Amino acid sequence: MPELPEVETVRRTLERRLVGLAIEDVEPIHPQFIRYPGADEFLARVKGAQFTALHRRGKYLLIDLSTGDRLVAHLRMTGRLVYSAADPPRPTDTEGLVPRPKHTHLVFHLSDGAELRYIDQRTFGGITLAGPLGTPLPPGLAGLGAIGPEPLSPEFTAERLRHALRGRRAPIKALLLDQRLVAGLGNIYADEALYRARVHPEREGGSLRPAETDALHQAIRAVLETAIEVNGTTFYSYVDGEGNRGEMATLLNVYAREGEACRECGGPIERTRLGGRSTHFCPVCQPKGRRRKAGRGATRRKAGTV
DNA sequence: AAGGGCCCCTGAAAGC
DNA sequence: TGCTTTCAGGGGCCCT
Repeated sequence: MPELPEVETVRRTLERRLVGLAIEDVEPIHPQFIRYPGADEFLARVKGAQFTALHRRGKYLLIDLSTGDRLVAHLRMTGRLVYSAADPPRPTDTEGLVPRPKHTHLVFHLSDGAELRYIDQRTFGGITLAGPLGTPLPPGLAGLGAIGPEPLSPEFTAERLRHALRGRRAPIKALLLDQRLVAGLGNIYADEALYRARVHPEREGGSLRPAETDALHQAIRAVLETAIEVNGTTFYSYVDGEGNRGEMATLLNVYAREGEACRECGGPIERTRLGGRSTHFCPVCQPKGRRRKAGRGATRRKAGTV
């Protein structure tokens, strides 16, 4: 489940391998992973092109080619893009075939003799060929066109987040997964950010007070920065562009820690289902209602703060 | 417009 | 023990 930190790690690792190399040929083992255009046109347009730069937008990886075209990859759940030496053929193989990981769908043969492989077990991801920046996006990339601010850029401010949440009645967890609101968060880092901000995932987005929105804004950035530093989270299949795992899994506070002790209060982490996604949180550190002392005489809320 | 549910898919794990 | 069912989830799409 590559989210922003994982895609950023793939971008960095592939950037140092690919820039300057050319695509000599493409082996469309399962051509349907070329999402657009058809395999023939795709091959014709990318053959001979050089990689010039790699960018990331949310969870999209954008690879600039010397022709002006761009390869747009989305890894979805289990996609991998891995630069790999072309292993020598095994004795039992038919001539020309090389051993490759299961679920290898596309192979780019590179000018240095290595391969760029697109591997995807659950097959949700794929690669699209897009024209230069400013030209219309090909079908299937509508999400890229409508994507929200990069959370680690100056454009993503607490003020902007507060504005985006205003009046929204959906649970904050569901809103964080909406890529139009902020780009790059998936199930893991949405849960982690909410925990860090001490906000219950079921809270209505519009009910967050300014201090909570500020905390959430900070938490989103901090969680993503930490995850990038350790090359992302590997649970099952994620690896970077050089085949290496990320080290964030052991640093997670709530995700995949149902029943384990909260690192803050020691109570058990709970899991619920929200917006079709499993959601992990600490009911003590992320109280759903306002934190109030028991008793009748509790401080009255100032008018206008609701 | 906003919100919620479904769907695509494979393999591991849980259930019977 | 072995078969069947459930679950994992990104994001497009559709319905209300």
